[in-house]
Amino acid sequence: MTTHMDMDNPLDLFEGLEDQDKAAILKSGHTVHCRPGQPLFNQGDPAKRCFMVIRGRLKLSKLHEQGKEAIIRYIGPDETTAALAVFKGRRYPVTARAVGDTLVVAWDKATMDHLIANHPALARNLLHMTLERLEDIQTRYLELRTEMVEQRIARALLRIMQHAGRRTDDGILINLPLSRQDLADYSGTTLYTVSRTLSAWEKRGWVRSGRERIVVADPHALVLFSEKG
Amino acid sequence: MTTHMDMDNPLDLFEGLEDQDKAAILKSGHTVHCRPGQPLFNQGDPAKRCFMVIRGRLKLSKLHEQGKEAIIRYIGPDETTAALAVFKGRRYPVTARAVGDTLVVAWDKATMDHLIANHPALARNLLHMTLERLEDIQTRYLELRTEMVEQRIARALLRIMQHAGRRTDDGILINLPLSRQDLADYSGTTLYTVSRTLSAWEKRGWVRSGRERIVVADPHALVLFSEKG
DNA sequence: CGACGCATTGACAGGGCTCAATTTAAGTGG
DNA sequence: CCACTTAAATTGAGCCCTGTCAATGCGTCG
Repeated sequence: MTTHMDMDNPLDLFEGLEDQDKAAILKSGHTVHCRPGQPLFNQGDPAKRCFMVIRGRLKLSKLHEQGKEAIIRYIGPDETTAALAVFKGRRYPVTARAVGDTLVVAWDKATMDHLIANHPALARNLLHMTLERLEDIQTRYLELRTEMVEQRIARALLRIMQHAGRRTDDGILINLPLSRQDLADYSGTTLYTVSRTLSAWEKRGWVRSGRERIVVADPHALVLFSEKG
Repeated sequence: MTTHMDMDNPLDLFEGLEDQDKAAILKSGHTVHCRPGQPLFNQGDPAKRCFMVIRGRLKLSKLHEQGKEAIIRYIGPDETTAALAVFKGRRYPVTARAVGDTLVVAWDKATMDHLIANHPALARNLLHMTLERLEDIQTRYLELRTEMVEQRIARALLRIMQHAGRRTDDGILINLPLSRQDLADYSGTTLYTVSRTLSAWEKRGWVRSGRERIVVADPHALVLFSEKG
């Protein structure tokens, strides 16, 4: 795998801080345990706390009336969410739900203001992370407009793989419960099309998949396909 | 018109600064004049300068191979672009082209760093503007996924209207050269569909349109339509 | 073991893209 | 001011991708 270092910028909220500072900051928040599917916050609510994932994963999505859903991104260990909304005293622009069992640290606004005032690096990192996400969603916006469904599914799977993949003997396992519906919501299609597409890829030996479980057996083929159809 | 104050957050780069500071900052950059269609920077280039529009308008878009284009947003007077990319020493993630005759102020990275160091409000405003744009593109991403073409065209037209509309006797004039292709690139469809749609709306008396020129005669009807189809 | 939820597969239809042919309107230069 | 050029816009026809609906299969967990 070559794709790791360029996309998955390892910068997190604590980049450039001493370990002891990081430990103190973590201690200043309090931990929250989320069962699978449990919402942490809902879009439109006033943003009271921001979060960092310790273990597990959050799914950030935007909901449309009549139940359609677009997944904005997944938030894994050491990544934060809602930081900027809280800092700016906004409303949450998205909904966050736990995927599988998830442990997070939460800070309220007062604590956050205090932390940012005392650690200038935090503000800089916030800015950097936000820029990162802006560019990501802009790129996916273009792709949604431009590319065929199967290509988008391939890109979605590769993105999730880079974020949550784990090497195994069979290939790279997507290390989170990922249903056909989830992949559809992430790539902008329906669960039916995802199912058909995965079946086709399975016949070609590119992936092996089961219930909420996908293994990418041939990432290289998938990358080629995602780039030129 | 009611929609002006809630969407069009008037926060710009200089919010909270004294007029004299603003004048000094403007003087520290140098002005650039762009003819219609002229690119100011291209996506992928190293970000050397950031810009603020004085007069005219920039079109920010993302290009896909085989010539397809997605318009990310328009940048009007007093608005900035590329500030964050320059500050972070990134590459431009988008392409900027002048729409009509356009005058901008440009600052290079060294000047920017200096300005931000001396004016803390600038960094805060940057953060705020970026958050604004992140939420905008996320919303449009969801709409692109969820809504029918005509609804998206309506939303696109309304957004552009709020940004660049001018009251006239006939209704609200879109005060920039806006072709069917532009509107298509902004709403995620083709120029043919836009043309057909505008024709239909013209029959209903909602808009009047000509060559690169649109007047929204009945904004209220358009809003209703954009919200419930 | 039974039931619930996820996944698969087929059939079908329709929204909107593509392509092609005109029509209209804005410049441009003599 | 008019002929000419060029680019934008309009309109029609056809079709294909992909969403929708329905029925069935299957794996997991209580």
